[in-house]
Amino acid sequence: MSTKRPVKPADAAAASAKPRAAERIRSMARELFYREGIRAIGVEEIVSRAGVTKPSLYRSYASKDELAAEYLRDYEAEFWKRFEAGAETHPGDPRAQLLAYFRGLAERAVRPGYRGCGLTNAVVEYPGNEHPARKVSQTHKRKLRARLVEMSEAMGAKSPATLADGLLLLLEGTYVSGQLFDRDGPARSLVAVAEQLINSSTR
Amino acid sequence: MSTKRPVKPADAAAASAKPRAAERIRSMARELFYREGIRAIGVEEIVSRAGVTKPSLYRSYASKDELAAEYLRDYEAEFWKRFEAGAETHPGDPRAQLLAYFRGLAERAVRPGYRGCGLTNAVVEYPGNEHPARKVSQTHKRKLRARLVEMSEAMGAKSPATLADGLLLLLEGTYVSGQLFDRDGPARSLVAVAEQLINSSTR
DNA sequence: TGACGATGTTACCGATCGGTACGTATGATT
DNA sequence: AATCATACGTACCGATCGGTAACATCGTCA
Repeated sequence: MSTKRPVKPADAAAASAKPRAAERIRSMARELFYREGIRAIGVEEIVSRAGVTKPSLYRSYASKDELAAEYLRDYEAEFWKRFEAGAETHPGDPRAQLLAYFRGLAERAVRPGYRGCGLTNAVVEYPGNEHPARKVSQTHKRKLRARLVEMSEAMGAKSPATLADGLLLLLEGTYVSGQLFDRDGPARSLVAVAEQLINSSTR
Repeated sequence: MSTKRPVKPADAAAASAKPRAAERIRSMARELFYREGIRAIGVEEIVSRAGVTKPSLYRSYASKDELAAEYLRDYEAEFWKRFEAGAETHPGDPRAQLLAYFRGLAERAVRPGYRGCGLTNAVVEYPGNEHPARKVSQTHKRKLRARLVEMSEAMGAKSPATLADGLLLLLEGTYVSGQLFDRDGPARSLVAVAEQLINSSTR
């Protein structure tokens, strides 16, 4: 089975691991879709800036919509990595874990050019329920909500569902407010408000 | 001076007040831009569904972007009407005024097909700082934030700026969450969380 | 070496985008 | 009746949209 594949993957450990066209497209789509929005970016711009051409895109992705969905799957993976990063630095302390993410988010959200959450933005861009990107986003947000309920329970909330909802509203509000205000936006108060909410929700 | 103008405006009090092409375009643009998004709607669809043609649009509006900005100005006017509606039913009680709006919003936000705030959505659709619609939105949000600080002061908040930021984050979070979740979304907890936040912020 | 599958290219498709040149109907004024 | 500005429609523009057919090139294995 080791000889079944070409040699390239074998020496991927070497420094010669060249990026495939599909991967270049994928990473360029990720960057452009996030920064400019999915509707704003044409496939031609993606492939040209990736140094390839359109057929290379359509060999690996069924359509632009599917590429957008793929971008969101990548985005989601990165989100969870960031979100769960606090679990290592604050083991067994869900409150500290959550606030660690909130702190990082508040910092990013007041920086100029902040673009919020790619998954949330995609849903705003595509109101209809048909788009594949929408399903990725909605599934993710349900997962996030469930995770917040877990953490609220672990924090000893009187009403975990309500606290989780409140935290989620603050999160989404921060994502979008970061795009509405240049600096000194309401995101600067995120951590203080979240702490206040958690404190008055836990016994 | 009564003979200076044509007779039509004079009998506007009568039932024959016909809508101008510009007004039909304006109202159709408002509906379509809000429900489907600005980028998703072409000018052809607007004018055809308004029963007019494109030149009629460009006679009254310099460009699609300007029409979008006009739509947002209309949207903002309606927003303030809704937002300040509580001032009449609860005079001198900023807390009740605010919560009245929150209650109405929470109700709308969990209804299927909810599309959030048109002003917020426009900023997500146009990340670049060049679009005229963006300026309308950003100006409005700054005004809203200032109004929330006023009301927070009137409620006797220990830190009016922080409370206002928290309330704004909850608002924006509700606008966008309403699009992310079908029903039973986090917006259902909006009023409870807002009350909790206000209670723990006022002396 | 010869065949093959994967990957790349050039050149093109119909549809739709935002926007406009130009002719026409209307309706009040002189 | 002649006039003239306003308001509207027909028909079209070049550009760009997402997507594809057909051909060239490469590395791999029989």
